[in-house]
Amino acid sequence: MSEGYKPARQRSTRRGTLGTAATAPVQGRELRAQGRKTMGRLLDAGMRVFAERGVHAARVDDIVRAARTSHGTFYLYFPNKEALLRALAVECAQELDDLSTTLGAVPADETGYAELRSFLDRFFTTYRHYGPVIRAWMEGQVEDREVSHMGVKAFTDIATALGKRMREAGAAGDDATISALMALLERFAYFLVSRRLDFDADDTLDTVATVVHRGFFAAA
Amino acid sequence: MSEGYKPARQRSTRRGTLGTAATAPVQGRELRAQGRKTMGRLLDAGMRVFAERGVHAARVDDIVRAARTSHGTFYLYFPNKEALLRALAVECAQELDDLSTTLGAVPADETGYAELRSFLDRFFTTYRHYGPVIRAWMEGQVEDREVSHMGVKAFTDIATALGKRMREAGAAGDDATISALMALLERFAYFLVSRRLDFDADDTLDTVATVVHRGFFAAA
Amino acid sequence: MSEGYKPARQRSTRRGTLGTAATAPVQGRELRAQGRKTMGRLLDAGMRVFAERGVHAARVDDIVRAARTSHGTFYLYFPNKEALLRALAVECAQELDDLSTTLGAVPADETGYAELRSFLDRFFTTYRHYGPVIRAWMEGQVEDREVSHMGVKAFTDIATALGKRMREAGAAGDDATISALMALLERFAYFLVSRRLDFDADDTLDTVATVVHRGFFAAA
Amino acid sequence: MSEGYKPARQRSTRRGTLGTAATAPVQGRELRAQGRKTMGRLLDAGMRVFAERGVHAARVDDIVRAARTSHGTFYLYFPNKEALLRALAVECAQELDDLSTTLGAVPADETGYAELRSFLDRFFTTYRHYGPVIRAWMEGQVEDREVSHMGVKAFTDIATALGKRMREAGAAGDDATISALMALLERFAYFLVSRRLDFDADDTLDTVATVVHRGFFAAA
DNA sequence: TATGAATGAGTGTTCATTCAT
DNA sequence: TATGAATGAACACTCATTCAT
Repeated sequence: MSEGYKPARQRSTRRGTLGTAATAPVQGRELRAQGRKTMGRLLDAGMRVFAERGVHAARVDDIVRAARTSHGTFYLYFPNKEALLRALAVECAQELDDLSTTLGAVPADETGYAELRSFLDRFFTTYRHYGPVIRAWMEGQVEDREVSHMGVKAFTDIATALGKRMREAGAAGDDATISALMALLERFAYFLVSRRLDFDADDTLDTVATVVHRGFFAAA
Repeated sequence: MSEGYKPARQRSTRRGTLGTAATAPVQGRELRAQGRKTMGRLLDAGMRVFAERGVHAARVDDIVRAARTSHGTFYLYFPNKEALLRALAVECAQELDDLSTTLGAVPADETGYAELRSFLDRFFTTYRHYGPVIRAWMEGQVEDREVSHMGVKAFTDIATALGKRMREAGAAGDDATISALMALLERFAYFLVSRRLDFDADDTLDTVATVVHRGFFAAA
Repeated sequence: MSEGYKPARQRSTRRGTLGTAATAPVQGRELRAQGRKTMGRLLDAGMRVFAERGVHAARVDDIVRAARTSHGTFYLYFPNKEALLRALAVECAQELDDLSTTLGAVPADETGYAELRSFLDRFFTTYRHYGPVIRAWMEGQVEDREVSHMGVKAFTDIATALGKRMREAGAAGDDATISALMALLERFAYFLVSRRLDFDADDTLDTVATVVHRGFFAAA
Repeated sequence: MSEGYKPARQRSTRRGTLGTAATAPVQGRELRAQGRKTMGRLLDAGMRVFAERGVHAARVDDIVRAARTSHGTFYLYFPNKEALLRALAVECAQELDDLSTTLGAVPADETGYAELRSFLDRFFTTYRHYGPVIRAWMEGQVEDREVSHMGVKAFTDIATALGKRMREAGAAGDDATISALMALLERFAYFLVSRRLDFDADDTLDTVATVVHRGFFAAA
């Protein structure tokens, strides 16, 4: 695991795109260089503050302080606090959607193990970046209908991909099993990221991959 | 699994004890019959409101309304909102401590499966009652040092018990594995209780027990 | 004009009734003596501040200061600022409805003049008390649908009563004429109350009554 | 009444003058062609937005959007929002001053009626264009001393002209009577313009002229 | 023991005005 | 001359906690 769960480097490609398209500022006006920079600062600051304080406890004041800007500026880019979460959720959902397509077959042998391990690595990496958003989804803290639905869809997609690979491998792959796996993945990622656990990253990944491979993908 | 995850009946024995001892009202004075009744109503109301709204979103107003009493009365029994959570946490921690002692050996055969299944049943039942408290612990929503620590201890005890039985069964039972199992159990219980999943209870229990037995307790 | 446009004495009868019935506090809970007193203070303060600053420019802060209470208390009695206006509007609408029933026949002779004069006196007195509410209606500053409608109804009732008496007296009493009269009455009352004019009250009333009698009630 | 209360065509002559003289931009410098054009756009936009939203509720943002320019530009031409109102008030006051000189004698016969009717027509036309400014004056929404005074003067001039003609016609023409007439005119114009009334324009004018002629200009 | 009432610090949001380019 | 961006004071409203009876 060369990359591990270290803070994801800014995938500026995505931000660059979504910052102007999916999450355009209030009146839908176009942003120039400076504006895009500020919006980026706000999105990053939002992610950081959400991570530290949690989505619910995060204060607009915390966010603008973290972004080294003012209240007024915040509302220049987002109509309200929820909208910032929404913007981040859009990014995250896209990332998870991409992720769900990357899972190859997971046979019982070593190659299956490797495939799974690599997938888990990617999942944890995404979680390290978008953890607060994913948690908000999981913990039912998202009021916004649309945003909530995006979360359901993103997770359903991953669950579907995992289920398909389970059944290919001869395992049951029923809904309850898949849910249990999703539960394990999401919460374990949270443990890792919140540093409740401070295991060696590579070893931990080995262990989890082993357990999941054996418990969820073994033929009935 | 005759009982399933249905609402646990009030284990009033515990409440009676804790109401006067561990979570004595503000002035530390002994409670008479009426006082004990009011305190019970507040604890029950707290649990209900925490379950409905979540610990964070729960308002003192919601709680006193649910307990059919007044703000003034609430603060006669608890110095602040946190203290109510603490009182419930004490109950919950005790319940989980009890639980951790009930796990027998989990061999690879059918008897191990049965033991595990029965343990999971008990765990989910406890979760159905104390879910909000456990979630508050897990989701890092507990500010209070002491309360937070109680959660850690309760979960460590269960983890230790599980780890011991894993190693007895010849499995690795290392910390990462145990954490993954705890993650699975807690979050899956949350899914169940919050009705994000609506599977048949018995079947679900079978499935999870199977997965866990195979994935976590199998000899290396 | 014995009574004149002096500050209306508190018609506490009405307040007593409406304070608890039509304009019940937030959760609809019953008010005790102290609560009713506070609500009364808020309603009076609201009226005063609306009069001084205008409905739009009135700050909750001004109102609670005038009522010698706190922000929190205000929101204990009204869900928002608009609701205070609504409560006052209910009172005012009732007063105007009553007023509209008190206009007797207005023949061409002295008795008609006296009837009209007495009605105008009552109208100006009401305006002195509820001026801000009436202005808010007239100046289209009321966002609330329902409140706005109450204003329309109250004024339509008065207009209808006036029109009926005009036609009885042999005057046209068409809609445009009635509207012109309502315009005159409302704005002139505003002039009087806002002390843009500082005429002798009795003389002024004589003059207006004469003009209206001659201009609007004379046979075609 | 050939013209009625339809939107007044831009009397650009006036605008041209005032744009450079009375309401010079912040720095007091002369405006070139482009500058005059921008200022004109701002004045027109101001009038439009004031009419739509009301002076109080009008936002600088609305105005610059309507003028298809930017915040920065606005403050290049006006030191603050109030100054825009002031500039419009200067135009309006001039218009009303002109108006006050156009009222000829109003005898009791048909010619007096015609004179009055024609004057009312002109007044309502002016109101259609400058209604928001006049309302701001009337409703005491103007903070600025000087602007407020301009309003008083403009209305006093008209009132004086009306009073003079009343007395010539043998009517009392005292201050209270004149005020009542001004009240009627202003508010009725507002009703008309704000489309609270939607009468046929010509008929309405006939009616009001009749009422006013009979009520205010008849010999005592 | 109980309660309705009161409080005020804290939070999200708006908008006139200023700044940098 | 023009503009997009930034600012922060002001305001409505919430809610844990305290008070008076």
